Parts: sequence; structure tokens; C-alpha cells
Amino acid sequence: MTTRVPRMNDAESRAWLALVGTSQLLPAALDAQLQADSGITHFEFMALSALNTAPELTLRTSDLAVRTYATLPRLSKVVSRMEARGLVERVPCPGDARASNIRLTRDGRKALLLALPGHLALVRAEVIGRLSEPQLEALAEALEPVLEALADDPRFPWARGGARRAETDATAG
Amino acid sequence: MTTRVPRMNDAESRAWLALVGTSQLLPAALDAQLQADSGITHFEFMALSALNTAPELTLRTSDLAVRTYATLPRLSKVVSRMEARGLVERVPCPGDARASNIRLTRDGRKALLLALPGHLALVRAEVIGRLSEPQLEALAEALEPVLEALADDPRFPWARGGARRAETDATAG
DNA sequence: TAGCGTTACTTGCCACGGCAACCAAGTACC
DNA sequence: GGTACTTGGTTGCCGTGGCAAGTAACGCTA
Repeated sequence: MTTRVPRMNDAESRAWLALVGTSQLLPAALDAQLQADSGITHFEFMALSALNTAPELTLRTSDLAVRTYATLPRLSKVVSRMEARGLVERVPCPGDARASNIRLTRDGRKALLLALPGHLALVRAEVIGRLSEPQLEALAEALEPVLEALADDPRFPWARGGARRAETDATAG
Repeated sequence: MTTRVPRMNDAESRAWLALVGTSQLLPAALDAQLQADSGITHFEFMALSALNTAPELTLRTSDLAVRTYATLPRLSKVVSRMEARGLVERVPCPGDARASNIRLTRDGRKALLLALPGHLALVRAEVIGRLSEPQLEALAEALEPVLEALADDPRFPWARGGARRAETDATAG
């Protein structure tokens, strides 16, 4: 297993450093804005968004976990916190008493809609607004296979198949 | 401040979802590999790499913080942990008794070099190996301005100017 | 219907990171 | 030279996430 791995050339290195740096700063920036703007984390925002675009505003816990790239314990705790704040509710799943459905409440929807404009503004200001249309295409073309690879790698079982299914942001609100 | 923010079109949305997803999964994947391979986190890896390419294998605490996109408290704690494991040492800074220099120890260098092949292999397998040369160029061109914007945004004071200075990975070992 | 393995979560314990408060050393001003 | 302000770094407390263990329901076999 000590196969020789070639070092990075210039283009590789630049792309990698930019990607790693972005992965470091972006989540913190998103959290900061959403937290300040409406008291939710970016992860909560993603969860609320996913619920908002689901039929009946409801998803199975494990479905929601996949859609948000989260482990089940993490999601469980986050849902408990959001439930305590009245943003979502757990409803028993008819037909399977082990499972539970997470439902977006009216207040949860309000919080999401409240957060949305600031979120979109930030995303546009920091990311998509800085890129031309072809650059956006190229970015998507480049990162989609990467995302898929990460999501499908058996070494990282957290978000199995999350890439394929996570077609849910509030980007189409 | 309630200026109307346009929704995302298809290219924007794809690029954004891919970027956010990647930012979610990539750090966890890097941590998992490095942790398993040599017992360090990706953040520690970055810190060790930065020290490794510094003159005298030494950097001021706050310099290292900038280069790793870290807050000072975070870095301080991580350094304490690494110091306890013998990977780095704190040496008083001549000329300014408040500051301290962080120095990579021999063991720290060993840990870094031990981690490096697996890390490069993972990066290649999941990311750069999946992209063509033009795609790598495009990725770098797209993300560099984003990174710079994030690092320079006064709303996110954590890593002021980190983008410009963080030309240090172990990519050139 | 009893028992066994599996699935769908939930909980406990621990490690890590953020913020705010703190301390110590430098600097400015008089 | 003393007093105020700033800079560089560390510490305490708390919130959050991971992993491993626990629990409850399902489903298959006999």
C-alpha cells in the first residue's frame, strides 16, 4: 500500500488550496450570518429547507439525515433542539412505530423564510456573485463528481448517497 | 436593507449545492483519513505543514493562526495538545516577551511525513484525480476570489487576510 | 408465539471550538 | 517615570458533534 503518490503540480496545488480554504471559511461564514440574522445554524437552515420542499413538509428522520449529509446522532440532537424551539415536530410514523417523521411547523417555516433573504444575499455577495456564468458551470462540473465521490466512498459511511438525493436547498423557494 | 435578492438560476444553484456539499463532506473525510493514518486532525496537519515550510521550522503563534485560518484561542488549545504529544514546542520569542514562537519538533516532522502519502493519496483519489487539467485551472480561478472575499470580509474577522498568506500546504514537500 | 437478528433511532460520554474574560508585556503620552 | 491604551496569547464555560452503547419495534423462522 506504499504506492508512490506523485506530488502536486501548480494547477493542482492552487485548486486544492483554494478548495480547502473555502471549505474552512465558508461554513463559518454561513453560520455567522444565519445565526445573527435569525438564530439558526446553517445546518438547521439546510434541514428546514429540506423539510420545506418535502411533501406534507415532512420527512423521515433518516431521509433528512441523508439530505443534510448528517449522521443520525447529530440529526437527532439537532431535531431535539429545534423541536424545543418549536421549529419542527416529531410525529410518529404510521406503519412503522420505530421511525419518526419530522414535520416543519408554521414557526419553522417562518424562521426559514426570515433567514432566506440574508442567506441568499450572502451567498451572492461572497460566492456566486463573483463568478461568471461559464465559471459557475465549470465549478458545478468540477465539484459534482467530487461530491459524489465523497458521498459514495465506503470509507465515509456518514452520508451514503447523499450527493444524489440532496437536490434540496432553499434555492428554489 | 430589504433589497430584493434574485433567486438562483440553474447554474448558480448547481454550483452552490456542489460547493456547500463539498464543504460539508471534505473536512470530515480529511479528518478521518489523517486520524486513522497517523492520529492527527486535518487542522493539525495544516499547522504542521505550515511550520515545516517556515524558516527555522518556527512561526509566531498569530502568524500560524492566519496561515491556518484559525482563531487564536483555537490555535492556542491545539498547540497545547500537540505540545503535550511532543509534536511542537513553544519557545519564547526574543524581542517580544508577550509573543511565543511555535517550533516543529523532530517528532512533529516525523508525524507530518508519516501522514503525507496517505493524505496526498486521498486528495488525489477524491478530488484532483477526478478533474482534468483545465478543470483544475477553472476550479482555482473560481475559488481563489471566493476565498479572498471570505478572508477579507470584515464581518468574519477570524482569518483576516488568511487567503493571501496561506500559500503553505505540504503540497510542495 | 417465541426467539433471533436487524432497523431506526436516542442517549452518554468525551473531544473540540467559540466567545468573553483575563493576564502580561509593550507603547504613548504627559 | 507613572498612567492609560493596545497587543499577544491563554483560560473558563458552554454548545455542538462523534462514537459506541442502549432501546424499542419490526420481521423472519420455526
